[in-house]
Amino acid sequence: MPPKKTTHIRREEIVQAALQVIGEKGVHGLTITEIAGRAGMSDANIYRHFKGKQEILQALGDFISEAVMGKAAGIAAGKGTALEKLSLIFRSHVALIAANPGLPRFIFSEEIHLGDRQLAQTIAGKMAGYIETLSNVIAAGIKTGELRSLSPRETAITLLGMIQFTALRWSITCGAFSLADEAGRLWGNFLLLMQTESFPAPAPTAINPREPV
Amino acid sequence: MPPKKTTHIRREEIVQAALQVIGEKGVHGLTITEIAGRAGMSDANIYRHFKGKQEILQALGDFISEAVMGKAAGIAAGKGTALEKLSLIFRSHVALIAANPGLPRFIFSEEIHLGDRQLAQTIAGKMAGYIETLSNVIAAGIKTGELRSLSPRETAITLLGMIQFTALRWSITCGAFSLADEAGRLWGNFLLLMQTESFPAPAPTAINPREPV
DNA sequence: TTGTAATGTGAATAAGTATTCACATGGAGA
DNA sequence: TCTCCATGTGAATACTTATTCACATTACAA
Repeated sequence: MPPKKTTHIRREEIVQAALQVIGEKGVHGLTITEIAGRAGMSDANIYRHFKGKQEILQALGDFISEAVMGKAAGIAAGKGTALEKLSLIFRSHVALIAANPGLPRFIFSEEIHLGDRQLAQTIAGKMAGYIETLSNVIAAGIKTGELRSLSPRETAITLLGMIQFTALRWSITCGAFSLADEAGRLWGNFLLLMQTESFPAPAPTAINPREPV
Repeated sequence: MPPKKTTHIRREEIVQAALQVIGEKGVHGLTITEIAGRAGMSDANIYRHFKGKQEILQALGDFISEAVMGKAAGIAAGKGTALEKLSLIFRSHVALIAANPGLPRFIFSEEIHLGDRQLAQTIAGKMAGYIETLSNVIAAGIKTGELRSLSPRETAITLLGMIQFTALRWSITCGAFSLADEAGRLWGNFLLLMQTESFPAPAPTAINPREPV
């Protein structure tokens, strides 16, 4: 009865459905039945396009990694000062999380960490690449005098930690506060921490005046 | 055949066994059979001391909250400069995680976030209290001139984010790096970020020269 | 038009897990 | 010593979930 689609399209639909399910019910609530219902197909049909649940998680891991870290790499490679790039990466990441609550859930999930060693290593690798990307931007900012003389790698980790911890609190409180507002406050303070005092910079409150989502 | 114990002792044994199981197999691998095996009793006996699995998770949440945040509150209320207190809280937290890998797993776990609304709120509340405790120490440090003039709450969140993100990377890489070393590097850099430049302070590398665990 | 391979489905299957139950036993107090 | 109740257990029970299978049906190529 339902129209047929190529397996390429079906795979995308299934991955998106899985991401939505995780956003609402967590990785724990990510059952084949739930995915199939969300994607509008039968349970059995899932197995026409994926070998099993594990493969869906791998595809989802690739998608998420690409969405977050690919974006950051693009910004880092583009035009602008180090501070502009960092601000943009930060806001993009937060906006992505706000739009896809399943994203931090997936990253935090131990079902991923422990369930599939290969997937865990893939994600860890992408994460390391993300840290490296940020480190390079920070190092460049230090060179130009925009940023204080601090350790690029550790500062990058601190920045990402800020995002992750906020996502965690947002997740555990079921979205009880505005992610964008909280991120804006954190960014303003982090600017104070990072910036050289002599360098001319916009007022912290003007950096992120509106909701990114 | 096995000796009988009071339910008070059994409850503690069960909670500790659960924490160990989570450390090794995650919250996902936390089955009644696994807990019972670890605690040296039959599955059915678990139900003599806890109403169900949910109640075990609640008790575990209380234990973890008390271990982490109680310790921090004690340090904050004690003697010492703001920086000394912050350093001590930071190191204690990291040491606790290193000794109990189940701790971050539990906090990150969506089974907790989504599975039991009341437990999630309890943890969120304790977390807010932790942030407040740190904020007060930081505010005091700013007053004495130890710390730069930054936002206490956001700085506290940044500090905790540093710990959480490091715990996450440590967890996802299955302990591929030394948690204490990494924490030491992060703390050294964070000192540079926080400290007033004029204030006399020990060299960053001397702050955390040895493994806390 | 017609054959065929990809796509789709409802109904089993198999495995794991929380929980309950009928029955045993140890130990503290009468 | 004897009784009683908290503590302890193996064996069911009920439920969820991933996966498979035999059987349609659609779309496309010849």
